[in-house]
Amino acid sequence: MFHQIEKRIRDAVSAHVRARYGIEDAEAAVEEPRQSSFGELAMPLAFQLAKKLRKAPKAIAAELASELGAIEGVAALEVAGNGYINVRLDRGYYGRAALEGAGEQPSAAGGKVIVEHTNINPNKAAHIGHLRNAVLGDTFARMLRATGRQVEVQNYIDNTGVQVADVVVGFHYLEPRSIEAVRELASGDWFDYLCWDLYARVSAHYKDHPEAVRWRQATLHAIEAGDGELAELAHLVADAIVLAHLRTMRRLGITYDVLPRESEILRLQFWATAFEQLKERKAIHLETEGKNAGCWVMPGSAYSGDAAEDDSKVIVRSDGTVTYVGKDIAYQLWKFGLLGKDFHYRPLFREDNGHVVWVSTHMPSGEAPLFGRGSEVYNVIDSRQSYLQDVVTAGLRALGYNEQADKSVHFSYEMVALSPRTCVELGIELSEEDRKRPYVEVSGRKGLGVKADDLIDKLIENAEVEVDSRHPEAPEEERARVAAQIAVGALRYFMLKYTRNTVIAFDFQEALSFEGDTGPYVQYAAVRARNILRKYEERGERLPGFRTALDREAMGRQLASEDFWQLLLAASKADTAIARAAASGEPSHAARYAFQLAQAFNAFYHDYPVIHEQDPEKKTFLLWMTDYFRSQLDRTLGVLGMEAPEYM
RNA sequence: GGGCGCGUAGCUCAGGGGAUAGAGCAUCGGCCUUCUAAGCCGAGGGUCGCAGGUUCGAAUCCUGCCGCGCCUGCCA
Repeated sequence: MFHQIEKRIRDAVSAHVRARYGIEDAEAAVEEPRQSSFGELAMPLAFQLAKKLRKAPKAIAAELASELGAIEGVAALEVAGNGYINVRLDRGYYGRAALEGAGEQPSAAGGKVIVEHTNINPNKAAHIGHLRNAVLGDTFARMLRATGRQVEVQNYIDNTGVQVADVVVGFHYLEPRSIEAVRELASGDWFDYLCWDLYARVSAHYKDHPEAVRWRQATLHAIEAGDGELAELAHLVADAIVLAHLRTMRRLGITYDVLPRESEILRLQFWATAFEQLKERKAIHLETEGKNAGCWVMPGSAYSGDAAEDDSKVIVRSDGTVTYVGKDIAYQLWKFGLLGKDFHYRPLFREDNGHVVWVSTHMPSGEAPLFGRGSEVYNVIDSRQSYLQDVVTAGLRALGYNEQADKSVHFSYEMVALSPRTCVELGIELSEEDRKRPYVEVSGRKGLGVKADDLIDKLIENAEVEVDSRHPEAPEEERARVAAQIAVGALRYFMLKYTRNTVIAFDFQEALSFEGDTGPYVQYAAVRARNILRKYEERGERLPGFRTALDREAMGRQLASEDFWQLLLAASKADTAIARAAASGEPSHAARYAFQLAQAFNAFYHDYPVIHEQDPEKKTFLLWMTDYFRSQLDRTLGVLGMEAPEYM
């Protein structure tokens, strides 16, 4: 809605500048003034032209404003300040366009976008750091879909790595337990929690008994060979934990299209194929001396502008095994359809809405959708891995795939740490200097951190207290559902409100808050809007036909009110806000928009009792505004993966 | 040492060439007989780390410095 008129103005202005001054490349920048009294749009164009035309900005602005002519939907152009041109929209026209939902169809341009996120090591329960990853990735995917893109969500499962091996070591050597005993545990509800503790115990054991690392070696070899009890144990553990993670994420409305697994990357020899390509193009070479003698390495110059001479990344170890980065290069090639190989797939399970989550296999097993072959790839991975992501992209470049390298985006974000206060609450001992820091890094290895399910449970518990006190008469099942929706809203919003490169110092008090800049605040505004409409209908009245009752003139009359106009304007910007957030890759922008829109509505709600309005035209208009706001906020909430509860 | 990021109100964070620097929390003071107060209104609170530079204009861009974090593995 908003961006269409914005574009119309920009086009008209650049055409005029071209014709009038013969300036071709004039970027008719259109901004939103910081003060609403300046109008809806502002153009600092005159400042840009001042030098070229050797004229005062103010004079140019006056000239432009008077000569520009009529633009559909624009009521007036005004010169302000030292040379701004402020645009005032035709409110009646704009309101009517919003009512008719003019041209809301997103254009489905470009090929498939692959978004990879979550990627949790399948050896223990998910924690809050993983939540940030999954919520960011899921929201970004929703944003892209909302702008018309085709999106495939992948969740890479490293089921053959050291972390899984360590848990296997725990079960097999430390405890020790039989496969049957572990299978029994794995079918229980708390397996991921159990492994969380076991993993911490194994890590601690290594520290006190360095020789125990040979257990890990034996396990890794067994996993790689793919047979024997240790390998079976590894699969058992990883498969069960993956299901636990998917269950956790589904609580937050997060799901996936396909789970490519490392075991298939090995089994189907993805690496061998990539290795041949890399050797052939001389992207990597066998080091003959120095600390990396016997390894295949990528020279530092490939992935870093000013790397030191001896700075290079080992891709294949001297024992012939491939590092994670190597496998990741193969995987990245596959995502673009450049590897010349594919996985086989089987359905892992079908969700309630019919959506099927697929997982890779090494054997053909019937029909499956076409996965991979993306034209853009976003890897949602925390910023600590930027070095490795650079190496992966450099791998593509070295193979001559510059276009795909350009389309490989490390969608990075900063870590989730713990506030000192929360550490104390969790009983984590802090050193003298840690206490002074704003945050403390979590350590999965030590078993320190906040488990995702614990946090969700706690949020639900808190929401239930509130819901129960407000709606004691409602059925329990319903109250539970509402509490869960509020909890999810609070959690997702909390993970989204920070910009990606802000370290979140996780604090229980802040995360559990339902007031102010929080998810429930936004949900509450949506609930209030729906309450008005519901109450209205409960009185036996039917909503008027807005299309006939509110013509352009009526819109113009009502929107003369600055309050109404500002709310309408804010609500109409939903698509613009989502599109901008998607384009800048910053989900926090969408969250911020939702919050600001909710703020605007809450003020409106307080000042204008809709149902009690006496003037018929105004009442119809207020009802429409309420309905319009609700639909625009619902849309935004959908993109954020939040639901508006039936009541709050 | 090198790379990336950060430094804005008491706290947590937005803003990232443009008009009078914003929000939430906290503090203080108001508003529930009205469509639910998870709300609304108001007040106080700022050397935008420091110093230079670029220009009509710098919190924003550049350089240097100071402080903090992450990365810099034949772990992932």
